[in-house]
Amino acid sequence: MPNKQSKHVSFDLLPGHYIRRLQQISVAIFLQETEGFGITPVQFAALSALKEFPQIDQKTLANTIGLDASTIGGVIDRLESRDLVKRNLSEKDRRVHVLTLTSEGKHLLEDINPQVLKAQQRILSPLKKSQHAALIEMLDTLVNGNNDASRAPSSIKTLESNIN
Amino acid sequence: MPNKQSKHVSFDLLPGHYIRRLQQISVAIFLQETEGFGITPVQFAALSALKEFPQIDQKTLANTIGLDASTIGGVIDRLESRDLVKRNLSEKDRRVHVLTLTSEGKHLLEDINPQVLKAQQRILSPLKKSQHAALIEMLDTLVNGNNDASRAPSSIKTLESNIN
DNA sequence: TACGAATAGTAAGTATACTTATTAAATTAT
DNA sequence: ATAATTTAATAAGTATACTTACTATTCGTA
Repeated sequence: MPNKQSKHVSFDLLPGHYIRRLQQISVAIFLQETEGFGITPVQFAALSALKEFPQIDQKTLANTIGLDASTIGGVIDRLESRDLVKRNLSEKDRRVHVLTLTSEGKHLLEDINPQVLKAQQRILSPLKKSQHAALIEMLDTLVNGNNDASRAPSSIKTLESNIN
Repeated sequence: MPNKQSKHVSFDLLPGHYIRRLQQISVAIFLQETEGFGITPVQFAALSALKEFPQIDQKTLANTIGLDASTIGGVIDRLESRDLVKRNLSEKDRRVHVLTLTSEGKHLLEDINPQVLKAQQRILSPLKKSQHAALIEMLDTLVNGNNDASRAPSSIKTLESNIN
């Protein structure tokens, strides 16, 4: 007969705690490896998404990288003030701000790319190489499986369609 | 011959992006399941650590739950204003603020526990039951293996010493 | 076509989470 | 024992990340 009484599990063994700690570590490593570029992980995601999907609006960008509509504004502010991104009013719909990657933005993406990859390798480095794919797949399952829980990107593409 | 040219990998397939998204989702699910308690994941971790290690100071608590010394102050402020925690000057060392869990704090921990466990289950629910342990172990490896990269808890205990 | 609903973006408020700088107290070294 | 160093906590500044509320514009419909 299973024990219905909910036992106290030490907080530091809960998935949520590991996830929070791993996010802190992931950001720290990203910032270390890309030092000098002055770019945050979110800003990198915004620039990358803008390269992949040029001329999208703020709302679409927010959905693409998994950000709240109210958060993306500040991110774009900071990128715009550094001339990495331009923000223009759409003529079709004057509510919409169309975003464009500047050539500075494009160059920064080129230059920072090796460092970003180095950071990703460093994050995974405590695992055996053979475990990397399994981890990524589980993370993908967790993120896409809990799509509804957060401001999830509407999953423009699936892992399978891109990994191959 | 391996390709030395660093290729551009789509940002949304990078571990860092998954980790950031998973942290957003994890927090959202925690807040949904514990709605009404008005407690954040970090506040829950602080209360839990204080229950496990009573009478510790802010610095030790920060290390235990993996927070910066400058971040813990605000967390304690909010818990103190709700009478969940008390902050007292140590008599041995007047720089130190000794923290105590109040009975309200203890009761809240008791009451919130089933909801926290439910949240953790929900986070993992997209995975097969058989994958849960593997994920936790990989997260543990990543967090502890990258100990130096962040304000890591000095790993008071290891996974092995507690899971059994 | 006018009016109510929906949408894009912003603003204000809260909560992590970091950095650097400062203050006060304790420890170490000379 | 005094000076220099270290340490605990706070403060100010920046950047996610959320909520709710608001403005402006567009869309749907009666």
